[in-house]
Amino acid sequence: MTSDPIQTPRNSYRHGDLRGALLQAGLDMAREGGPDAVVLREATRRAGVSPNAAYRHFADRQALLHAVSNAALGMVADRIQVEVDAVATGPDPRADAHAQLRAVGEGYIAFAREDPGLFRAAFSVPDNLQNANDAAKAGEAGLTPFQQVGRALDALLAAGALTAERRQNAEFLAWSAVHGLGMLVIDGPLRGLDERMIRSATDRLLDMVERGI
Amino acid sequence: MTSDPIQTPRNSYRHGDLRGALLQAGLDMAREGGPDAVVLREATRRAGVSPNAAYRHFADRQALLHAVSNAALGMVADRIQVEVDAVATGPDPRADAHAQLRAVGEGYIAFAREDPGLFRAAFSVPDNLQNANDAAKAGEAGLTPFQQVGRALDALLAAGALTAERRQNAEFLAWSAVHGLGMLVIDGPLRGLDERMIRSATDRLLDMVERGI
DNA sequence: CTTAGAATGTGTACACTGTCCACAATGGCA
DNA sequence: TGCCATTGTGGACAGTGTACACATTCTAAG
Repeated sequence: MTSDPIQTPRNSYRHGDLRGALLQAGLDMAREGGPDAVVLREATRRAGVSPNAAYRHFADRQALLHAVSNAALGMVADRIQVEVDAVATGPDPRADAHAQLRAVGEGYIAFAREDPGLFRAAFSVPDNLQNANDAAKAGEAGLTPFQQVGRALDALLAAGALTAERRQNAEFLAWSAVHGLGMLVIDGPLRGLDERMIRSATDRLLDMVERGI
Repeated sequence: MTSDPIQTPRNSYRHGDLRGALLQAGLDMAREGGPDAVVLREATRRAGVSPNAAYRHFADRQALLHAVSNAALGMVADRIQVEVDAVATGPDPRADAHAQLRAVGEGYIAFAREDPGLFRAAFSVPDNLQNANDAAKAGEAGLTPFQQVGRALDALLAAGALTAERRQNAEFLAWSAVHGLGMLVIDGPLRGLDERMIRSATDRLLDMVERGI
């Protein structure tokens, strides 16, 4: 397969939105091959532009990868939001809060399974707590995945399902569990397990989080 | 720093143990730069041999990386074993079993923190359940990390601290939690947290596993 | 002990990558 | 209108993985 989307040859010297085009190309490449597959030159090729043009918008390959990572995290947030929004709220705020936290986990794992390449790309760039709430990593709702977990935990606290002490830094625990499962499912020992096994593992993992947080 | 270990220029045409030398070089590179830093040509350079010589021992770069990954997993196993062996056994087999499981987690996290590059390399190669017990991934005690978790869980079962039903596939849960924490600590949002924070997160995570498994 | 052939290492070559530098086209603003 | 900051181009270089043909050495069969 050649690298040729329908891409009109561009009639003006300027591209118009090269940065966006490169990012999109990067996302496409990451989707099919993970972080290692995002290649600067190939991105410029897909954008119909010379290799060096990329350097007007990204300091280097790593910077492009970083942008891809951020965008992918935004997609994770969107996928999570789908699950969260689908939660039917009932009369019991406690149950609602639990369901919300589970939904976050479900969305996270769903994204990892549906788009393993993007998932790996999302976490291929070293990060830290300061940047975890960077708006560039947010989904359409304006929240980063990390913040979504936080919201769900806040809801648990508000519903009285969690003491203030346990609430403290609980995102680390929930996040670790779900992130670990995601990694193991896409290219760890759990890879290739059938749907049923993975569903079961996910359910039990979320049980563990609920019970153990 | 140039790439020049004391490496005698080798007087015979044959190397003697080129495969081993390449693997060692790969491990060295992985240690300082993670999986992406393991470069075929550089490995041959360090072994004092021409680039193509590597192909007599590894099908391609990926094969070398795979070998590095396996060896690194063996080191994880060794690090875990140190913690497990350090557990003082008491009169209560139940408490002992719990302590053993915690030790596995502690060792895992310790390795990730002490050797993040090797840790990342260890999990950079797609794997699956069939291979999780491959002897090539085992440490000196002959167990792979995955098997070590299994042993600890078996001990919990034997001590009556876990029902047979809960024991089933419990490695997935424990592994996910610990693996996730490891990843987040070395280059996720938890990166750069101070010693105390990480200790606390580890302790609470292991609490969660004990309680929630 | 010789010698054929299997193992192992070398040399040359190619396509591809990231990135640097000097130059060209363009668009907006004084 | 004309200047100049922005954005894209062209050419170049070092470094990478890997293929192919060739050289050296070890080993085992006669």
